[in-house]
Amino acid sequence: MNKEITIYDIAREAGVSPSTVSRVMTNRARVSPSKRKAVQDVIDKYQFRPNMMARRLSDTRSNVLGILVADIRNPYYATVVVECELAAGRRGYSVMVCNALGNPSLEESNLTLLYNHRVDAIIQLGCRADDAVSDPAYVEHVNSIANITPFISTGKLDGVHGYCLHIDDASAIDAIMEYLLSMGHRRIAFAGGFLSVESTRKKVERFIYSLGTNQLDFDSSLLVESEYSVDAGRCCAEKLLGLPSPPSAIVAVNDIVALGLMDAAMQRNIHVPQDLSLVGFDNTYLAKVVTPKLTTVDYNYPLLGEKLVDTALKVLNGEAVPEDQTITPALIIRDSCAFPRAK
Amino acid sequence: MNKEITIYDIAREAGVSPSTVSRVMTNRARVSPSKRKAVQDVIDKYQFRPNMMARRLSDTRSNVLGILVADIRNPYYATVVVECELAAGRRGYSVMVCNALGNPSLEESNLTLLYNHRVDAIIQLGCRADDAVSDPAYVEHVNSIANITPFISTGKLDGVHGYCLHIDDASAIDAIMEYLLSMGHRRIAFAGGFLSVESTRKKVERFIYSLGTNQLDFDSSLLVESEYSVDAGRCCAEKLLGLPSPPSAIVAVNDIVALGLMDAAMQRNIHVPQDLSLVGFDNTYLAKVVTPKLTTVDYNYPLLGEKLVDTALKVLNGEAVPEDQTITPALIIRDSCAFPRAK
DNA sequence: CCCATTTTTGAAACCGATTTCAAGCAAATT
DNA sequence: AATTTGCTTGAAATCGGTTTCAAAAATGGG
Repeated sequence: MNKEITIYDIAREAGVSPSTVSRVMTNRARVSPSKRKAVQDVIDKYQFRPNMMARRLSDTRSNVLGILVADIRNPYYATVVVECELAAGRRGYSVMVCNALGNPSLEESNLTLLYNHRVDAIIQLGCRADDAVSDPAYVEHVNSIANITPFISTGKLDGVHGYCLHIDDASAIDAIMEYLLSMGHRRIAFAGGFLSVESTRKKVERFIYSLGTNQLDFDSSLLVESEYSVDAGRCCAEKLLGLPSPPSAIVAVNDIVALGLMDAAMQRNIHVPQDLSLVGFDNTYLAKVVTPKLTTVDYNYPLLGEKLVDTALKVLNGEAVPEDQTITPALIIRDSCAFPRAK
Repeated sequence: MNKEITIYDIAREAGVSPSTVSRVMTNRARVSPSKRKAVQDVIDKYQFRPNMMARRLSDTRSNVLGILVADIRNPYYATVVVECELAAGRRGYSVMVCNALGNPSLEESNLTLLYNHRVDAIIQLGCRADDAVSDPAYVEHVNSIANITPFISTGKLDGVHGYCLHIDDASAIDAIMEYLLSMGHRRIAFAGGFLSVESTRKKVERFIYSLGTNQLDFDSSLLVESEYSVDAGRCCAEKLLGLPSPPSAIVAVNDIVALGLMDAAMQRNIHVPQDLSLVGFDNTYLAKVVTPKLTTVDYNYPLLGEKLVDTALKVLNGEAVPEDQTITPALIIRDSCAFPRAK
């Protein structure tokens, strides 16, 4: 492999100093037209590309945003990541993505990796999907980075000193409950997710609260925790549909779990929506792919990506940003809910 | 924001030289136990994390692999990326992911970004999803990077000097055709994808060839190009199912397109598999989520990720690797194919 | 106990950029 | 023509690590 071409090589060949080459590259200072052209010609000739590692040492910025995401295979996160990437691109920023994959140690090491690469800011999407929240060592680790690098997450971690874009799932739950209740559902279940995950806990809390405000009994057997996968959705279905008195409607923690529920219901010859109403979260493209099309909650992803990146860069530039912001989701009504069958 | 802690700060506080701190960090040279402990204590105390940019300047390795992927929202790519990430992790490598998003200029700039960050190798997954292949400037751009940095892709670009992990879709097509023909299908369509994309072209070429070896007519109206999305699948269905003599089976370029086909068929009250048999590619989790479950082609993703990373690192280390390797896929038979309805 | 050998250590150079500072030079002012 | 002003330019310092090299310290053998 060839030796790397450096700014010194360019300088020598163009008959100028490295400083001048740097000035041409960064365009941050005036250079006489004649030298500028001479330098540019040599740059073009060798397709010279400056070493970012070297640049970053003297420059204070890397123009790279780090994203630590729970699992990129989840279309929800994939969408958010892509929207962040687009939003970053519009501002001349690039993006470096790492996965946590539900593995706390991988999450920590990838967070460190992003920091070690001195990304300008870190966006964290739905990580520590287990009880790590209660681990002070974890919180300390995150803080040691969040204190130095702008840190934005969806969902607030107790004790972590960072910015947060809250998603107002409570209002989404309200809309769902109003919708289901107006159809006449009275036994409604909530399926999937772990209560240790903040976003899930918020949904469940509001769900229970809503039961109360609507004078419905709270039956803890209608609340099942699980992973965030299709198979986990199937497991939830096993538990819920096997109940002596099964629910007539299930709110799933996300579209993926809802798909598992739907599939398992089919297997048992329970028809959606005639026998069972189903609601998901995230409005992934999956929702439109299954039959019946899934009623779900949409988050306005372009806005979400825009806000995450915008906040990250504002914090970086020392502009004032509220520590907590909120995104309001919308219920998208499709075909997976119906009036419950008369008893 | 606090000033960065450096190796010099650690050295001063531990009462040693920066060299010694470096030796403790990298573990590449001997250090007496007493000094090692003194240094480690200070490192722990401050949670010191070395600046990778600085390290990379003197070290020749970054321990980071770059992945340029067509679209991370496609679960096929998401899976491959994650498998690469796992394989890389096992070897002490991290991964930096960028999206091309079907945008040639974004693809080029992200390729440059990865190079500028001096990743140790670049893995390219299904990019230049348009006619960029015929663009000499593009080829030259890729080559200028592939000549310096180990470059591995799935699918070979004409003129690009890099390593390639071929996916033997021809054998998959053979298996599919044998399967469909054995059921009695005679009008078989191929839907989705662009012929300018090498992997798609390979599939289509073998598809046509197989028609020939089996003495079937080649009807060009049974070949429709499209994007790689669910909606594109729906469009394909419009064209194919609206034909005077529609096909009894459709091979889709991937699962996503197959899902679109399935959905559109449902809309038209055409039942899969009774009225229409469907085969996908990629064996994404989507295949098991829809009803009927999709018959599709699996690639052994863990092996795929392993081979990509393994090849990348071998090239990097100057070990001999064949320029071209092959992965053999397997047909996964599920419920989306059946004997065609008698005329 | 002394000399040869091995191990540990720190000073200084280096990686490839940017940036400060002062010198050099041209144009403008008197 | 002499002096001031304003640009352009290059030398050198810097960023935060690693590595070479030689000195210093520790170890071992006779």
